[in-house]
Amino acid sequence: MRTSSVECIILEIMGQGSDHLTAQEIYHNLRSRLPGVNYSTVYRALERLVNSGKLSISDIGTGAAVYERMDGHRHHHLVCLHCRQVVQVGDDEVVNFFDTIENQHAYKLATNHLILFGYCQECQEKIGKADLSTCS
Amino acid sequence: MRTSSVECIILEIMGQGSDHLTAQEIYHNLRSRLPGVNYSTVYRALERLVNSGKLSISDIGTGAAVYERMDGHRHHHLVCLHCRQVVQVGDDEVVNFFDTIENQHAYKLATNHLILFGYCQECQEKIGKADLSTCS
DNA sequence: TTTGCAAATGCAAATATTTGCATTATAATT
DNA sequence: AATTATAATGCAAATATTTGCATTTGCAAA
Repeated sequence: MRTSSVECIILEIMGQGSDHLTAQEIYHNLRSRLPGVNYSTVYRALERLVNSGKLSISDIGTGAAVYERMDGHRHHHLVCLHCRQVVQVGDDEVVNFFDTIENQHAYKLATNHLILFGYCQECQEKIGKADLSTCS
Repeated sequence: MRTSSVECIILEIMGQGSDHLTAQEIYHNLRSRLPGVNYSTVYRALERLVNSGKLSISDIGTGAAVYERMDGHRHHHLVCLHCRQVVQVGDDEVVNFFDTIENQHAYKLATNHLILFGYCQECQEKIGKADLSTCS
């Protein structure tokens, strides 16, 4: 691994977390500073950043994957399949579960950004429980 | 919703669970029975089957998403980022966590097939803990 | 400073997935 | 049985993502 200019600028662009950006958004932003940069270079830099834990990647059901800066405070999300609203879940609600899985399976988990799909309270009431379908 | 021949045949193809098939594998299998069927028809039928809980869809990091038949016994997976081995996790190890999240956030979860990435015991020893990176 | 390896990049093509729109067909209603 | 509304399908194009291969470049060793 070597210092990659693309990686560095991506991290600057993504700031200190909280924003979900698509590869395309990152690409366009990047090109204003590094005009000639190639799409596959961006995807590969993103992959390295995800693998080293500096970014998370998630499919929140919007067609394109979204990336987010990891700032040390792991967090997770609930995504409503009906209204598409995204809610944050603190790591404290997840850490015990992860610990149990790690112990039970002698695994070291790397997932740092869990996405759970479901229905928020409002939408449950709106559509009636009969219609609530399950999903991956 | 109406009985779709494509959906029915897909369910037959996928049997009673346990196999992870890509859209492409399903598509090729399907074409031997329904020669003219279109790729986007397959994707849309798969989407409906996932939404109605008959299939699960997961990205286990192999480039293409994989689908699996849901047979009533929810289960989940651990995927080793190093050797790519996939381990099954019973729903009993997950159900408490899901319940807590549902209560805490007044949510009705629909996710029925959780994928957690990490490192299996063998690979942890093989590569040494220093190199273990985190990932989405 | 030069040399050489491996990582990063660019480019083009392959692959994967989604979407808009026109057409077809199923099932309920008349 | 004919009519109708709407779900399912086909088709083509747009979009998203990955990959192979050639080239460039940063970093470390000589």
